[in-house]
Amino acid sequence: MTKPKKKAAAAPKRTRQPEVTRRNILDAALVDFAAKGLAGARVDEIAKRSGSNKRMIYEYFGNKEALWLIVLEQAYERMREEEHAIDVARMKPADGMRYLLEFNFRFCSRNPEFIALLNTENLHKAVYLKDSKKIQQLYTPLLAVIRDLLQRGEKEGVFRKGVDPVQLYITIAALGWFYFSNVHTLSTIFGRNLLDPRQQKLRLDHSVEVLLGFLRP
Amino acid sequence: MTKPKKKAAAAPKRTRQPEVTRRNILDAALVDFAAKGLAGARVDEIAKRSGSNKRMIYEYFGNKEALWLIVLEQAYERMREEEHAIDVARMKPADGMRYLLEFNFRFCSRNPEFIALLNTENLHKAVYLKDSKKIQQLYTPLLAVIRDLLQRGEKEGVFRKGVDPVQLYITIAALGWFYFSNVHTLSTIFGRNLLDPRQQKLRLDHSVEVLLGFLRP
Amino acid sequence: MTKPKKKAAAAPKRTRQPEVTRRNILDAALVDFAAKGLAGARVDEIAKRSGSNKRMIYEYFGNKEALWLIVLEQAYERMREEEHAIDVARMKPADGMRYLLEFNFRFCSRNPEFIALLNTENLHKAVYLKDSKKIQQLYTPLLAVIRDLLQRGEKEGVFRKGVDPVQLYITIAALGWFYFSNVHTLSTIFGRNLLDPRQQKLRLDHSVEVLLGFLRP
Amino acid sequence: MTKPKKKAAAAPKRTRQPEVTRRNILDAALVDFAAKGLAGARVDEIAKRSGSNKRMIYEYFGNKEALWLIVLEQAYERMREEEHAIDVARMKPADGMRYLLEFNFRFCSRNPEFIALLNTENLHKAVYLKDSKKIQQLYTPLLAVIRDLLQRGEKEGVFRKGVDPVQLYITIAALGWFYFSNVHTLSTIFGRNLLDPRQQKLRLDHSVEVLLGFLRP
DNA sequence: GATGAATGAGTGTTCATTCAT
DNA sequence: TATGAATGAACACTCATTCAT
Repeated sequence: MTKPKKKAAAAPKRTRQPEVTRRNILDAALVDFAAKGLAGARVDEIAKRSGSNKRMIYEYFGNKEALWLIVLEQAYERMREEEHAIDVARMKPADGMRYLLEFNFRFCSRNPEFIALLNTENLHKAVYLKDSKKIQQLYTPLLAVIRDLLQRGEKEGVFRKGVDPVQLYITIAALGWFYFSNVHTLSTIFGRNLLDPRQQKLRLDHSVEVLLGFLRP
Repeated sequence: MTKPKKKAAAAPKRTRQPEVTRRNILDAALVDFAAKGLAGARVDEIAKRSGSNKRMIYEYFGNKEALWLIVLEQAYERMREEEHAIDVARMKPADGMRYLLEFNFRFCSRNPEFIALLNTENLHKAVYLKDSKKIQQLYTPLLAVIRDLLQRGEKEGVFRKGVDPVQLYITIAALGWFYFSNVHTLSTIFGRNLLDPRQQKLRLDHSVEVLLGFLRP
Repeated sequence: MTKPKKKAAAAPKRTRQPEVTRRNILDAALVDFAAKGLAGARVDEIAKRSGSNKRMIYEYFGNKEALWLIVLEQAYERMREEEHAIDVARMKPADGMRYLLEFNFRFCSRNPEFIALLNTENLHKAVYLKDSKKIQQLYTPLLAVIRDLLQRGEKEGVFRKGVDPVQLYITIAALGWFYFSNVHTLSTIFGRNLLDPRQQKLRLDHSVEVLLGFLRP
Repeated sequence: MTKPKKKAAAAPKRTRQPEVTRRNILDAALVDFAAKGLAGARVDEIAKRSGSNKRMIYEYFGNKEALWLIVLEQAYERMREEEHAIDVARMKPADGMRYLLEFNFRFCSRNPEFIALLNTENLHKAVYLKDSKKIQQLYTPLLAVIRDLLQRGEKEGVFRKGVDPVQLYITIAALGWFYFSNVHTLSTIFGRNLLDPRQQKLRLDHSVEVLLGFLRP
């Protein structure tokens, strides 16, 4: 008759799996930060969602803002990983450009948390990102790809000359990003649900036309 | 003459000018909401910044969220007013398009609060804007202008055919918006200050080229 | 064309009838104090209900607590006036007793605000009432009536001897008061609506029986 | 060793005893609710009096109104427990009745908080009590006892017939309750301190006489 | 490593009261 | 006399963070 207190037979929750706990916290934090922003997210809720407890958050990450930075960095890394999967080098220039645009567009569509995260970080003037050491080199490979496509396109006479790769990168990103970043206000204003797949298709087709139409010699 | 106990020399602040007080609160709220978002802004700080006091905020606006909506609506209205200032209808099609793009670009540049506001509202899935009655018709005149420019451009043979006005509006907005919306993260990543006027000039020139390059027949 | 400002043709609300305004405030205050107690009632709501404005409350009564005292005094006075209407002196002793009990019972039934007011004042240990100068003499006439009835009843041999008039007064009051004072908790506990007229009839009949049954020699 | 910045010598209060903390909060709440009512009591003061802090009140009870209900329920339960302490079933009918009356009278005398609580709850029309699940059955045993006493008294020929147990319970309660519930206003009006033990004795004796005098056949 | 109780500084909101017109 | 804008202290409630076990 050893006094059973509560839930004697329940699975002992003390997992003692640091990595799992850490991972769960990060996943939960991504959800809440993306949904509510840095100021709006609650440590309590993140702890509950993670299945762990608040103390662990402070054990592993120090405080809320530090957790924010890690979540942000991981989101960037994940995007970079997906981006690396692309092999544009062997495509024809126009196909490569179209592919980059589509990739960006679809990434925005599938990863609204990423957009929410970055918008919030920009609200804070990127003060957290500036402390990050890993971010800076993230865009280098992508820029190299664009530069290569532009050069080949010029040589083949299918692209106009004198296009700046950085500006073009920003344009490619902008065409998809703005749509998804502002999808709720735009949907409200225009009175249609822009998240509807058909609406997305229209937008993507138009974006491709803009990009390739511009690049014509 | 044992006079008042507290703040003997305090400025006699009781201005008794409802409209001024209201205006001051809205101005202060715009600043704080833009800087910190809805969740991050503090009613206390807004009150202090407005030169009035918290009670007045609740007297005039009801609560923080209602204040947010009014600030948001006013920001939209202000943009629309500025936009209307010039008569695009009489311009040549290409000039008109360039003007719309430039206006949008410069408005984003000069009104970072507007961007912050809309990004935050999108974080909240536009739930506040959906309650607004004035917003929907705000964009109707702008779309009419774009439609008119497109038609005239087609007729004159300087624009391609079959361009959708709504998509084009989104593209015009996107080219400037994304740059300023993400200016802090982009500056961090690319290692240059994109708010620098020369950088802005580069971006604007490129954007105009993209727009007009795309519109060529 | 004398600048009309707002509601030019609206009836000029400025009644300039001090007594009416005062009366309205007191009526409104009675309602709110009885419904919410002293702490729960809101000066704002009283002002609105009175059709006047907050400033007038302070003009006429000084502050919330002073208003409370006046409302309380007026409630007592009103009860006293009703009580004076009774002419028990010529009734037979038993009829007189029954009449007093019924009067008290019905007064409690018809004036729940009075009960609410007194209970709240007792919560405050009657600190406000102690400051009142008019209250003390209120019960003298009633006690005289009871004393007279008791004496006549004894002489006629229909009442027992040695009954203390003050105790009997308290008993008479208690039989009706407790029922109505606790009517909501009692209704909840006993699962029946004690405010129902039939239930009130049962209670009154029982109370009369208790009183007269006790007074039997 | 630059150690803690604040409160170096503060007592290490973190007792970490949930049940004790909970108990302390309830005790403190009883005091303040009874003294000031629901609207008048302050969460801050309850927290301070409890030796704990505000956060714990919300952790354990949710909000002020939920705390109110628990305090109310516990007061009811405590009364019932005391009442059960003596076995009335074996007493002679008259002794049993006298005991019930005396118990109620003394309970009111010793527990003015209970009276204050119930009066406040009645001010709120018992909306909180209605949500309670435990209250209804609290009075069943008491009514059974009264019914039993009445029947035995009738059989033995010492009580009158046809007395309703519920009405009699209300009468028993009323005789003591009204006196203590209105003790402050009555003391003010009659100009004597009714809390004085001698005055209480007079009242109790009279009440017993009323009850038993009425019950005579 | 893990848990959940404990804390104090806030955070949105409301209140009684006063002042300018 | 009457109005309603203005004020600051308070109020119920919440939060990020820390401590005891």
